[in-house]
Amino acid sequence: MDDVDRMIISLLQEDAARPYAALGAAVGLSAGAAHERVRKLRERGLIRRTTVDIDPVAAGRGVLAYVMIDGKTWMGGTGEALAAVPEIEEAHVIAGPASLLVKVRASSTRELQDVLRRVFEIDGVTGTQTVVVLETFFERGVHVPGTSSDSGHK
Amino acid sequence: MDDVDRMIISLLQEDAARPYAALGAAVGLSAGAAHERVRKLRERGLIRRTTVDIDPVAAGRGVLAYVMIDGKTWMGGTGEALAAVPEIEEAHVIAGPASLLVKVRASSTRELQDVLRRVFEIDGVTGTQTVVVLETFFERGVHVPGTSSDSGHK
DNA sequence: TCATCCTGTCGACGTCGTCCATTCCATGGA
DNA sequence: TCCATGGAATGGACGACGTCGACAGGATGA
Repeated sequence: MDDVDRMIISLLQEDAARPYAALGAAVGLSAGAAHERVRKLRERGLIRRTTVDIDPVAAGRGVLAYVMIDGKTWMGGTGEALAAVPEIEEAHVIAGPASLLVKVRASSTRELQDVLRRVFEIDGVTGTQTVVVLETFFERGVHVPGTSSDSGHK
Repeated sequence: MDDVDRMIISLLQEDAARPYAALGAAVGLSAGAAHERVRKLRERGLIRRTTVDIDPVAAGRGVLAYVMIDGKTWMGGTGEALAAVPEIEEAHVIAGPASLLVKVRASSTRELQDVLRRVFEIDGVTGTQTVVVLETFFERGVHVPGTSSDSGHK
């Protein structure tokens, strides 16, 4: 995991369809060497997969909200129950004012309400607190430490 | 934007490196037709770009937190000031107990503390409230309405 | 000094993306 | 009903690209 690997990841985050020849040229390597680097990054699990970035608004998911969920006892199936709701994009266990935090993307406030109803139907849920997003400044990929403009922290 | 387009998006979200021939076969189309569909989805802005999914833990970003930020006056440059902090992955204006909500990924709690310090240095910030994530159930892409397991809501 | 391993370069083959002409189907007008 | 029009899919041909193998260079350790 050196600087070249970090540059490769950064470049692939921008455009994963880039030809290996161009990718190699950008980091001072041949196409074959770039290919080998990427193969190993996949092997190590650093690169999970290549995917497409979808515009939520164009896809009809213009309403974004974060929902903090209170509950008493979490049974094993809570994660699966949340995953069964397609509008829920992320689900985390948190330390703080609530027990869970989920990210919800809905097509309307009406649908958001419906998602909340489905969340309430999950065993153990006693309450929710919803934070509606008015405007999104940016949403970007994971930043890999060591890539440009880092203050040198470890 | 029909069912075929939705299936294509769903398939590409799983694996964008899939050959057009395979993609077409999966939705009952030829390679050329699949290519044309994808081209138009890009043209319409529905597919923003193809990128790689990075494992945050493997990348040395094992600590995830959401930070709610309080402030009085937001000048135009607030979004840029937040974007300048590479550890901040998302930044939103919210309606609720605070003014802004940002998603932070750090390598350690020590670095998280440093990120909070940098947030405080931004003009107008008067306070923060941090929610640390203990465990992540899942993080997935935008779900496109109409794709499988939808209860038929609009 | 030599052996070994890792990593990169180069080249060749096969696959895949890309483009174009053609055909098919749905739609609307006279 | 017939014809005109536009959108979309098919199939094929060309060229670019991914993929793999053999070989070379450099670093490490005995």
